[in-house]
Amino acid sequence: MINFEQELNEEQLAVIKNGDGPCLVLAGAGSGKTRTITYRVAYLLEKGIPPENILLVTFTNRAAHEMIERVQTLTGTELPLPWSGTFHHIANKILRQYSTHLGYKNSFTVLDADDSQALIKLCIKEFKTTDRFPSAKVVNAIISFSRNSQKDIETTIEEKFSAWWHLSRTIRDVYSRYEQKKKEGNVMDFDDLLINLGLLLNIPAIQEKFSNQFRYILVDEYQDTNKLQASIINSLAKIHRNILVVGDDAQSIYSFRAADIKNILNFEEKYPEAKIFRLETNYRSHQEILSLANDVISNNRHQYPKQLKAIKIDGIKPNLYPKNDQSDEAEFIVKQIKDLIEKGTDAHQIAILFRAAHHSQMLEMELAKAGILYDYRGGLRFFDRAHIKDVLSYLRILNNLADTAAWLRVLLREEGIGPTAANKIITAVQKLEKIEDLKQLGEILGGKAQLGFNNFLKIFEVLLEAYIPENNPGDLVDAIVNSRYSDYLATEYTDSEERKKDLEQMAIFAAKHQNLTGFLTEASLQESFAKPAAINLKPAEQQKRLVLSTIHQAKGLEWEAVFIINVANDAFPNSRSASEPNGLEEERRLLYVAITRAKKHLTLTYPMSTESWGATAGPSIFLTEINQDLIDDHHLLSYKSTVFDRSDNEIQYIPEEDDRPIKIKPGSFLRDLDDL
DNA sequence: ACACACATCGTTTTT
DNA sequence: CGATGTGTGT
Repeated sequence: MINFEQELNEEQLAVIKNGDGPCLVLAGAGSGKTRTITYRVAYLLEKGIPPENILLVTFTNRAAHEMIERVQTLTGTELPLPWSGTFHHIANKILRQYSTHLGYKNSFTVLDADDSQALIKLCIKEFKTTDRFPSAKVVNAIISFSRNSQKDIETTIEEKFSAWWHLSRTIRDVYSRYEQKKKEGNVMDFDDLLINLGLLLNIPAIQEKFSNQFRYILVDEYQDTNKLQASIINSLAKIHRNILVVGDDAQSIYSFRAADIKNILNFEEKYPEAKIFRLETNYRSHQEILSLANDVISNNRHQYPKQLKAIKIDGIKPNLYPKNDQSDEAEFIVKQIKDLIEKGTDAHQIAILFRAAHHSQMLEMELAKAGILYDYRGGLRFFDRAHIKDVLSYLRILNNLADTAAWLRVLLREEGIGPTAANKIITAVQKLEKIEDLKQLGEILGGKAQLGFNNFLKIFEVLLEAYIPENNPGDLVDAIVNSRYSDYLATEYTDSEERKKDLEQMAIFAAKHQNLTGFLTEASLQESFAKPAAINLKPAEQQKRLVLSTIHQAKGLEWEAVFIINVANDAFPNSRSASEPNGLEEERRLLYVAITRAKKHLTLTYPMSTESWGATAGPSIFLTEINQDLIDDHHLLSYKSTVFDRSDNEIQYIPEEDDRPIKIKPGSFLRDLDDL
């Protein structure tokens, strides 16, 4: 039995005890949100609710695993929670059983962003009449946003992509063609998973089955759900109406994915009987850090006023350091980290956060020089790396001969095959009776293309031979590794040995799955990522490491010491994002999220100049907004007292404490400095 | 119809 | 600087 009264505070306890019916829990950063959800689930289980009647929706798979683990520890059982995971995972699980109602085969393939784009590219080709046409990436963004926000294509273009307004007709045509192609190929993209679940739930019998089954629904990170997701939840909760959502409007950072903060703000309107709970006690950060966070967010106008109070007082003020350029910044951070580790902080209790994945490049070089190992979150996912996707594509063809995107990928790689020959092959494949007839296809091709196709067959035939019931997906991956594909890797890449190791890892992962479809779906929905260095390690070793992460990926996590780098002009806020409606506020929330990850030490840095394309560097406007009393800014103050030397069309500044002079390109930063 | 060399464009965040 | 598109030559 769990002693809820002792292990939870009053705010949290209220949620656990009175969480029936529609409930909105407004949980500030570090207020024990995860704790509250896990205890609520444990409470329900203790009351005898069967696990399969609980639906737990999280933002990432990682969060789902973490919660299941914590629930298991709490209840002291190995109880699985079969219905926990991301929206996409849950949708996938249901669709694997019922997608035939929508005209799919249950073995449908899930396309990732690249595949969708490749397919859209084909569609664009069919309709494009002018030279200036949005790229496949942009068209994909338009389509995806429109579907997730449940607005039609025209409205989406008008509101968010107005530069293409005159082409909305054609873009709609491209969209229809794309939909058609997906249906023909029995494939779904990420958005289809949600949309099709929505459609499925329009069928009364199915809706009744699931809304009857899910007696309790819990949704984490509700501020980052979109309209579509909210309507799915609403539909699933129709019978029991036990829907408990947890979120923090100040941490809404996914509007680019059509996340709609109105889901939280209008919750009471939608569910008039809703109960509202607030968690306002912060257990994570020292008051000094929280004060800075509160100060930053207070510049936003669209928000619920909040009074987050820290339990921990008497901490250290956050630090702010300007640095010469990005390499100085990186050197400095490495020095600070070595310092912290020497003084006893565990490496895995330190994180370096940044606005965009590529901001970490300098730092990674410095860390490599210093021999410091790190875990990397964000950026390219493991399953998005080129060689991994190649191998997946062969498997996908095996799984679904109509998978156009997979065909394109493997065919275009072969010498002698271009778009035209590839299309010829793909069209012919659709009419194929049995897979063995594939070998005859070469005959319809010209000389060069035929050679290319034969090279493809050398790989694919090895795979076909390995495709027997006794084998699992891992053996199939091995088969490809042992085929001509290895030679290809060797000739194409200098790091082919590394890549082969990646594939071996992939085989191990694949071997955990019973069937091919299951493995392929996991692969496309997995957010598990890693730069090559990190994946060969056992989890225990991984946990010892310093963490590098984008701020988005850092959501929900916490560390003793946090460094936020490149808090600079043209970097943070990101200018494109800031120019969206309310974009600046979202960027500010992003900084808020970053700051509130820190428990004890918080350091912000920025470069004065940068080599990177078109950027000016210097302090971010967010830094000029903050109350200077809240930061330990003596490093900054020393700037003001210095005389600028304007020789050689370059401004030089000799700091009082540092030994290195700082060179600044004439530009905006001077004005900003005066504002400080 | 393709390959290969050269130019140009824009560069966020993720299931 | 890297991915993507254009142009030319085979």
